[in-house]
Amino acid sequence: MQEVELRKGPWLEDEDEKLAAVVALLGERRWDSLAKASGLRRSGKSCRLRWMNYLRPNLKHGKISKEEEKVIIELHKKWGNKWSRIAQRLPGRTDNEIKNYWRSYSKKKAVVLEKECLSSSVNTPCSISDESFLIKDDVLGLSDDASDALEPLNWTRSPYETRLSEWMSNWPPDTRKTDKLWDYEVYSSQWIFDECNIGTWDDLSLWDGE
DNA sequence: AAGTTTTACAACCGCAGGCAA
DNA sequence: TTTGCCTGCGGTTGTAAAACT
Repeated sequence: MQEVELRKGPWLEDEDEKLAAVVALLGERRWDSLAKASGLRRSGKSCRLRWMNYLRPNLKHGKISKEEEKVIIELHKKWGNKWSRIAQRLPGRTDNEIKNYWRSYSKKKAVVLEKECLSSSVNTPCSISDESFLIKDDVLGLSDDASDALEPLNWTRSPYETRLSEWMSNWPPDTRKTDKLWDYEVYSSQWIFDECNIGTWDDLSLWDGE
């Protein structure tokens, strides 16, 4: 029998609707079977990803808040690139979202930090004290077993509603940096934190102008 | 105003682990 | 014990939109 060629690329609205309907019917499992049953020319893997990262109820879209930012930074320092684990601590956020956030924002801020550190290194470089900026484990929900999960918040809006209202109303401020002299890849954020003895991004009040 | 560069994020890919047959 | 399928994870890519020159 001839294999149906699978579609790739961005999802269409009617595909989303079909997928949501089939997931409601069959549940979040057996994605290959589910993909076939839906009539979508998508792989099970693609269906799962679309559902988990975009269509799933209770997902929070839009800008990462200051509090979420703090949690991401602290947990990344603890666990490294364990995005799914970090995502468990941020109800409504997906691992993909956090991963993307880290990549874009950390690089951007690393550049700013690097400049600040170098420019002030003659005297007392980035002399921000340490512990007062660190988030305590109990705040992060890390009191004992790191594997315990937080209860998700009750987000009741539909994915489309959430996306349109939150996402569009929360466009990030202009934080663009275009200085090509700095090599984004070389100066990782962790290196900056370590070198400057800084707890979190907030320490430098970089976003106060928002 | 047009062309170029950068950013943000959705989506894909490959791999590893779990599990049932 | 082995094998194959399914799922989840982390890295990477593609691209539309925004910002810049």
